[in-house]
Amino acid sequence: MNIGEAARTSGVSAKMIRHYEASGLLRPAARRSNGYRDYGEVDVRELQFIRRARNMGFATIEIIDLLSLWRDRSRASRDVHHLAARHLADLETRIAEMQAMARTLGRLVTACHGDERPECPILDDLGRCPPSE
Amino acid sequence: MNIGEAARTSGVSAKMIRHYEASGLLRPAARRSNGYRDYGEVDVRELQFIRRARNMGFATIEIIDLLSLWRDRSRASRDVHHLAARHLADLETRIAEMQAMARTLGRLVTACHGDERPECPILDDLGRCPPSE
DNA sequence: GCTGCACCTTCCCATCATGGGAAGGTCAAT
DNA sequence: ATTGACCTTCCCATGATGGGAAGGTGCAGC
Repeated sequence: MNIGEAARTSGVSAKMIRHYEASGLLRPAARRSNGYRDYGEVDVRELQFIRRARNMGFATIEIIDLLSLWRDRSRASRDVHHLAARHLADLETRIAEMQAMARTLGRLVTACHGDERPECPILDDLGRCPPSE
Repeated sequence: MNIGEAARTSGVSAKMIRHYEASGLLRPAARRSNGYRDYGEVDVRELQFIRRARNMGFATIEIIDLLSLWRDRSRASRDVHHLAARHLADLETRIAEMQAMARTLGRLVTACHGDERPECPILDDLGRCPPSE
């Protein structure tokens, strides 16, 4: 199957498939005599795996490890668990940071009347001299 | 004041100060006879403004607008409010997306026993054939 | 056979915020 | 004069994704 069909079937764009190959995430695809990449069922399943992992926010470098664990039938689930738990903690940290931003911003947005007058708590806050930082 | 001192005072790295200037976020700094950039109090206050806005997750392009509103004493707070509300909505969308990832991943991490056995619900989920997508 | 269209290839560029580092000029203190 | 800390510009890298150019291939219709 051509890269286009593999892309359609797996939900990963052809651009990204080539990119994953170049990044060492996927082994170099088989080539037909005309130089076209040739994919089979197994490849499509790997691509779907990658897509699902990306949907959960795993970075390429983590997916490399996840893929090799997936392929390894004698893996220890501990290794997968460790990888996933680390990523989860990471996600939660970033969520907390963004929530802190959103909380601050939400307070300011509520405080700003948002009419034609120039007074604006949002700008006041941004321009406020930091206390003693 | 040299760029290094402006960086220390404002909390924005010298690299980023130059970058903001090149991006049109800041007007070109004054130069001394030796070619060094020269900053004053006002510049440092703008840098702090930028830093605070970045801490709330505003993108450069939004900060350009925020800065011009900040400088404009006859602005309408409506414009600031609109900008901030849009960014807040954006933040909340991204938080929700990440929370969805974290929820899914959290369930899987809990389900994975994480020992030396190869069975692993995390990999099973990632490798699962999508139902009818 | 030729034309046209859809597909493939590689290569380069752009995003966005940030930093690393090189090559070279300046300044102040010893 | 040397040294070390600073400054300048320029190029490169990150990470995931896409745009687009230039050129080859394959198939369908005429």
